[in-house]
Amino acid sequence: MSEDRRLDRLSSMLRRRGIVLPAFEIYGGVSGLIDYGPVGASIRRRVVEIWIDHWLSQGDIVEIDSPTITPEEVLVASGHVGEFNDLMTECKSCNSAFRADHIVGDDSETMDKKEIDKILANGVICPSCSKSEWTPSSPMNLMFSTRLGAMSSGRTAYMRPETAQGMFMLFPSLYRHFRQKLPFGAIQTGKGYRNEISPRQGMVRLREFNMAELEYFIDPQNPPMYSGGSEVVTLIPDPQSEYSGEKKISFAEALDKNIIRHPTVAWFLSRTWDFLIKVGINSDKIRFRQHANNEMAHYASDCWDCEIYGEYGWIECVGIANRTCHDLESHEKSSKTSTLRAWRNFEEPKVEEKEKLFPNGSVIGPMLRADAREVASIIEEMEKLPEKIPFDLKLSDGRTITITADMVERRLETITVNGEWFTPHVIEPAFGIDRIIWHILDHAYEESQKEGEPYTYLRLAKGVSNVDCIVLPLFDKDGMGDLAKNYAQQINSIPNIRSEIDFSKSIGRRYARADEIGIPWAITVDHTSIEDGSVTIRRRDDQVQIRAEIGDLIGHLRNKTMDSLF
RNA sequence: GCGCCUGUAGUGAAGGGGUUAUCACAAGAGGUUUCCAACCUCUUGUCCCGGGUUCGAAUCCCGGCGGGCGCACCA
Repeated sequence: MSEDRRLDRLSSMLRRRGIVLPAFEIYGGVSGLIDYGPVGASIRRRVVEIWIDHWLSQGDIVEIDSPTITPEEVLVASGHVGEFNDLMTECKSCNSAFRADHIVGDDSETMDKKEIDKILANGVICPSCSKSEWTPSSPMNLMFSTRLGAMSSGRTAYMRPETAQGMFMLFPSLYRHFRQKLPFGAIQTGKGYRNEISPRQGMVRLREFNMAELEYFIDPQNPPMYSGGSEVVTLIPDPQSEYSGEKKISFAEALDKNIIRHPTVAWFLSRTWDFLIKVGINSDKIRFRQHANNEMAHYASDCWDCEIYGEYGWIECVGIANRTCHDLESHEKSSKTSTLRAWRNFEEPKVEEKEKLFPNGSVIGPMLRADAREVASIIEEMEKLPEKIPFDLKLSDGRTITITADMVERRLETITVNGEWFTPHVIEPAFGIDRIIWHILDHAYEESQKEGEPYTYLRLAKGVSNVDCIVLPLFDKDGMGDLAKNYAQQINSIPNIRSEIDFSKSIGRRYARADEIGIPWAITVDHTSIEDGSVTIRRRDDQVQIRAEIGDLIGHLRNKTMDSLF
């Protein structure tokens, strides 16, 4: 089978079998929007469920769910509004696009559109073709905006460009849930939205996409170290570092050599690898690429992309970043709260002895009346004690009051400080679910031959296929059809195990249809089944068939031990 | 967004200013068949959308939308 048109054949199959299709096709379709069809939607859900289970099983991670509509302030604080509103201009001569503020030589990002257009018109030279014919600058807003509330009183909001902000919003609740102890994490899966200028490559660059993100909050002074990560993987370290060039190395060793700069990041790289293998990504087609300093977001300190190889080349499918305290800090600042922090106990409490003045209320009160409150608070907050008493004290309105010895008491105070507040750091693994599903399909799609005819398999990992097994009556007569329905129903009553039934056409064709969409097990009901309740079980991957009692089959399906029958 | 290519049943293709648009596979109904895309009969279903040229447009032209590739963009 020729390789050159494989992408076309795979895409055709995905449409034909209802896995992934262009959305709104009867109205001409919309670029960057896709449907998961009757088969694909189940595959997508199962991949997401495996992802959720993968993280929840760790024990210190919980799931949350927050709105996709996000008020503007949140995304101003996160930096998305600024980043997504860059003015762009294009050279009419060579069609190169540039950030308008950069091309006019202003890095302050304070110029407005009028100023920039004026400078552009005054002969700024295009760096790529040396001419000077610019289009008027226009904002490149990659977020979908909307309004909350009707008419002009509404509040500007955006469809979220990432799910991460939801976890930051819920930090106070998470902190309480975890009994004020770090580390802990929160995951969220759901839709994200970016109004891409030019969506391309099928399901790789979408305008509405499925994301799955984890925010893992840690104490930067005490970063969690986990063991593991011994499998040898492909790493491409920062090309500007001393480790440039592709490396075959384990995560553990890479951490040891400081190629991976943070122990928790190393752990999540390893857990990401585990997940990808679990859902059926080919291990030879995974690599981890470290961002160079100039590629990283300004706040991140160690950033890795997990790239997967497929029909479109190496595609970034997971980003793992140490976002440090950036997000929590900037939300704390913008929202004027002080709830986005964690408490850290000192190993030893710090004990400080300090001389302090205490106001003597029974003297000050009757004497100063209305001024007593202010005077008392000034005295209590004095960092530096006056050298002698009496002394003069200045009030906020400029008057001066003389404080005499009977008005205050000088005492030695012992202050014990048990710990301090700090802003946790956050390690963020962010998964592009659609891109991962694309590569699952790409890697599973196998074009082979059967008796000289082209034959295709989708060798999906167990648990990823839309159903777990298909029940096939050899013929729809002599009660085989009814028996098959009965068995399919019994199988469907097992939690999280699904079966389908197919009566149409010859048995060989039905096996082929099941193979094409990756159903791992085919259960055939034949004449013997009617006599003794046994069925044949065919394994997709090698077409080996065995016979088993329906009761045994159900037990093995429930325990996910089907392979032990063979 | 720009440039080049492109759009015909579910899928892949053929054709094309003039009767009812063709083929294969797939799908549905029935028959046959004791386990791997078999066979027979019947059936369903297509010219991306809009405008123009024309007596007549699915065909030619223009625009839009969608797709592919390249350039640019990708927090």
